[in-house]
Amino acid sequence: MLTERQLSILKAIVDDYVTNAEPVGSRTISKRSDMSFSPATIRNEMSDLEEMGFLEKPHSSAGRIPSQKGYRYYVDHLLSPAQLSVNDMQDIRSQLAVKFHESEQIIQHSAKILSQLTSYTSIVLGPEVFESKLKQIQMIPISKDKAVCIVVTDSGHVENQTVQFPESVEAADVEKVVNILNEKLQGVPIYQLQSRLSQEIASVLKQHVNRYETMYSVLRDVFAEQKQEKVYYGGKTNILSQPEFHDVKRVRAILNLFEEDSLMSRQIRTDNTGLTIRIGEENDFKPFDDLSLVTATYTLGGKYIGTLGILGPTRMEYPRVISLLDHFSKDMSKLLNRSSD
Amino acid sequence: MLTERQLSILKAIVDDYVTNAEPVGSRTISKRSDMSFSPATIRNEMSDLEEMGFLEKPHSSAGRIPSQKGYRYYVDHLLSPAQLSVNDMQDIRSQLAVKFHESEQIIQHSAKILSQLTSYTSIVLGPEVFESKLKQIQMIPISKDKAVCIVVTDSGHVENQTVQFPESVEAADVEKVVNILNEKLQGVPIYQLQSRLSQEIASVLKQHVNRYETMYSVLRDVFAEQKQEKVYYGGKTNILSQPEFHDVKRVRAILNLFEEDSLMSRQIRTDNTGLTIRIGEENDFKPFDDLSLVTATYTLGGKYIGTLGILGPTRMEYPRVISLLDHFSKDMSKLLNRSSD
DNA sequence: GTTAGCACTCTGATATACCGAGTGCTAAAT
DNA sequence: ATTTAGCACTCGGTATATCAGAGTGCTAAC
Repeated sequence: MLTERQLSILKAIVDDYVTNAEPVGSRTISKRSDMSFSPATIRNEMSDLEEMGFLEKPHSSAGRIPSQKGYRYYVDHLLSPAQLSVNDMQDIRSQLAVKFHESEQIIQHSAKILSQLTSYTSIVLGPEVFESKLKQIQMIPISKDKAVCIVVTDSGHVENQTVQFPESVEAADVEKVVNILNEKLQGVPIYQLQSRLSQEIASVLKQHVNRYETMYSVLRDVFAEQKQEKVYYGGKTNILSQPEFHDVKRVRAILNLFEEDSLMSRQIRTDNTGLTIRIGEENDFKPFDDLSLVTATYTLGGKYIGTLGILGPTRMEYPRVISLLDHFSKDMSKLLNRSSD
Repeated sequence: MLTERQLSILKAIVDDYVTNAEPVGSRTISKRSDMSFSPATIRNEMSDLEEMGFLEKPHSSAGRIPSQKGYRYYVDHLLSPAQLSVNDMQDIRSQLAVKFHESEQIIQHSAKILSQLTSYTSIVLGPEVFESKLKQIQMIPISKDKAVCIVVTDSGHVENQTVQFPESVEAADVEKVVNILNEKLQGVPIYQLQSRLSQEIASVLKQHVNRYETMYSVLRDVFAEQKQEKVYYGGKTNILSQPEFHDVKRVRAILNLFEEDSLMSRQIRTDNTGLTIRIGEENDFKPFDDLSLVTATYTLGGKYIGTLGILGPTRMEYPRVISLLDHFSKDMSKLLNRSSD
């Protein structure tokens, strides 16, 4: 169990290190106005804190820096109640006040806002197309043997794909197929489309349509494409301004990661709604071993839609990021709800 | 006028510097098998070449490196006829052989291939949506007051946007409007949509449709969105492996540039079709002052569609990049032509 | 329990010497 | 008249030594 004084020292060290990115020494802490002990006393306490695993020394005659455990304790027990500046709140509000034509745009823009506000990198997961339901399918011919197949979901999301038919397929048949699909598949979740196609629709098509196999394989391809989920980034390079990224090789590694959407999305996703903080190795992902990730979820009608994430050094401004994300995710949920009824 | 010997020395220096990224000295050149003069002789020639502006010295006791003018001369007069390896050609062919559902995918993928093949960064401009013509407009209702507006072009490109109607607008009216639009605007180039809307369509709508102003403003918004052109990147971080990018600040600057699609597209675009090489300051763009950009255009039915660009250090493997781009742009044009008839 | 004092440790900056690669010039060789 | 060997000179980069500053840990005094 930590004493009152140890708590305040730990907090002071984290706060100082977060802003200055340099090991903090006993004198520095002792000089703070809210600290009324001599450096020597502080040193003793620091030594104890180190023994307990909350602090570590880069080398024997430097100051201390928080360990992962130190950050974790700080986040769990010491966080000053978040004080979002009026300025920030107005900023968020006005940024979100711009009118958007698509919820996709809102989400995309939110990544930018978050990165600007925090000067870390933000990673935002869009709604899972996957879970939304089919509204309508259309085939629009654009040349003799080609058409654009458009899939619209109930959330207003649109996927499209150019398909090619052998000459032998007749326009009338295509139309018939589309009609059947719309009749049978409306309201079906996107992720079920494929299995439904093969189970129910295949046989129906067989009965009513010429060139059944061709149509079937085209459709299967279209549905196979409908799976990916969107990942948006804001301030990809913000993270480079952190002193821990002065090595170009690290830079490259992390930047390349950012191109791997599916990998990132797996990394960002959380099961529980609400706020999650993962510090360093808690991410369970080597490239993030000295990074922290704070995520919040946003909702529509109380249902999970997507995740907002902030990625920064473990030495992160947790209080600010947390309150920012908390506030922002709520504002965003509100906005989405308003624009969708 | 340069002597035969000076030419071969210049060529040797460029070739050497391109591969080793280090100033090359007289001894190094003299040792080459195709060079039969002593270092001293080479030194004299180098000194002359420097005086003429083709070479420069990083400092008095280093070797020489090519100046911008040196590279330019090399590119214009000394390039060994491009020798694309069979390996590369096969690589290109097999990579392009994957079947794509959309020409957009081909283009996107081509950026990846080019960056892999060159280990520089590739920047590819997609077809100008702008120039293609309207095929069809659709409104698909997804809730009481919302609909997805879908714009399909003759090139198979699809843009979509969620729009919101006041409750008072009736479904029948929306349908009527869509019919009018399709009748009047089919075949109209995208960039003309806005003006045609205000000139011809506005009055027609006024006559036939209730709530004319609302519909009009919604449509205006939709058409206003149809302007951007797509920029694809491959190997954004490849450029970081160049020794000239060991400074994180430069890295950030260039990487941030890559996020500014419209800026980049302006920078990459060329008027003339065919191959263009811009070396360093020839780019007329400060951030590219020590980079070279090689571009080629690809076509459909002989008409300009887009641009393939390779961005690397001025110390670039010009012969390889040039022949690669030349070959690739032709292959790609062929592919597009084949898949679009 | 707290703190002053002091020896000790380690980093980072600065100065110095030195090696190697390369040049430019002169004089000899071809 | 070229070409080349020889040599003094220049400069960057590395290695080494030195030093100041910041910090710790311990002991002894308060």
